[in-house]
Amino acid sequence: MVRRKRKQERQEALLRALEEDPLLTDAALAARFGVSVQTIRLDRLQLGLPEMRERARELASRVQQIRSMLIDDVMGELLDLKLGQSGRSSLVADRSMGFIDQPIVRGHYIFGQANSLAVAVVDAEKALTGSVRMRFLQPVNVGETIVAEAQVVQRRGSKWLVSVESKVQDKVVFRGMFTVFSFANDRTATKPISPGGGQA
Amino acid sequence: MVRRKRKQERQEALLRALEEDPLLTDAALAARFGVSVQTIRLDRLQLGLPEMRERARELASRVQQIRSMLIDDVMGELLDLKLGQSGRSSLVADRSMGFIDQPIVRGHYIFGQANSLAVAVVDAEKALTGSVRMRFLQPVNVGETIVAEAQVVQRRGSKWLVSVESKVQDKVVFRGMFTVFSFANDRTATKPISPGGGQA
DNA sequence: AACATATTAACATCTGGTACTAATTATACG
DNA sequence: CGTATAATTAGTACCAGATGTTAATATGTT
Repeated sequence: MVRRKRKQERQEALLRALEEDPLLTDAALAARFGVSVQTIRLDRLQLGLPEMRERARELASRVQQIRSMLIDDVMGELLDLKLGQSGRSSLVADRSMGFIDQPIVRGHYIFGQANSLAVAVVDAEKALTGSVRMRFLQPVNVGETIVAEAQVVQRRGSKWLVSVESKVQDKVVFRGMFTVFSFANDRTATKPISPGGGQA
Repeated sequence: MVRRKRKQERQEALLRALEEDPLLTDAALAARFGVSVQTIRLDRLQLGLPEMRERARELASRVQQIRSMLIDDVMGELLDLKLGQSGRSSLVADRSMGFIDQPIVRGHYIFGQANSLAVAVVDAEKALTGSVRMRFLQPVNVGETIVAEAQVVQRRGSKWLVSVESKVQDKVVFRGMFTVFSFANDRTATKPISPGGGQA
């Protein structure tokens, strides 16, 4: 039964192929592996793989989750905001924010939350981060909730100094000092764009 | 022609419904709006909306882009890497990395690229960022390609100092100094986990 | 040769559509 | 009021990409 080997190989290749491109039809797969469509059907049956349209549907429903994650959760949920003074946000670290091989959250998510919050507390329509000094004090595990707290410590015209401290429970995991530049609709004072360029 | 209003209202509602759930079939929509399936077809025709299966396919192909963005592109493409010495990576800023209302790239993508690179150049199986001092010098626009260059400037046991400079064309947009702590398989030296905790 | 496994073929059926034609039902307006 | 026009519904033929079932045909093993 040499054929058994071929079949097994093909089925393994099939899994890899669909992982790479889940939108392949049975006909396309049949052509790729040089077998009949029926054979592919049997393979999918044995492997418990759903048909192409279901695979598309599964992915499609996932995109909605991801989209909302990208828009909202990267910066976390705003718990409290006193414009020009202070703010608080929470971020639930999900698997996708961790490394592939270990459940520790990537730093730029923690930074992203803190940075977004620092920019948000600045009382202006638009603001960009100039410089940052920060420390990652403790690793954060996937599944934990990070609460960031921002305080405006100083303001000179369009240049703001904002400190941010992030905690998981009572454990401080991140501390940073952000220099943020505001411009456009400043609401209280006005001054053109400031030195240092910037990036929110 | 009062009916014109009803039709228009229904078509607006239809757009909203599909935005909320793009996987609704014509039959489901017909039931929801109390009209025949044919009417829904005409509506889609007039509004230029594709059929459900295409909507699913569009979303599904987007998920792959997003997934690869999350895994690979957040850190950019590695152009060059001399372990323990230097590295270079490029990142194409896409729309999703910008603010909703303006085509300027969010800072944490720029930071994420630099941070990932700083961690990558450290000659260890695992490494976490301890502290960072950095400046965002110029805004980066969506569509631009950011090239980050990292240099190890110092090493004391498991504590590394890595400088990163990111450019768009010849314009320096970001500069940062990263303190990175390595642990596990250190390849050259060995030392237990260091002070300062950390987070990659 | 006998038998098991793998593969292919043939056919009916389903879903969610497209494309087109025809008939029916409002609605507005002179 | 009738009638032109718009909107809706119905009917038919067709398609892609499947499913499920049964049967025929390799291919391999003992």
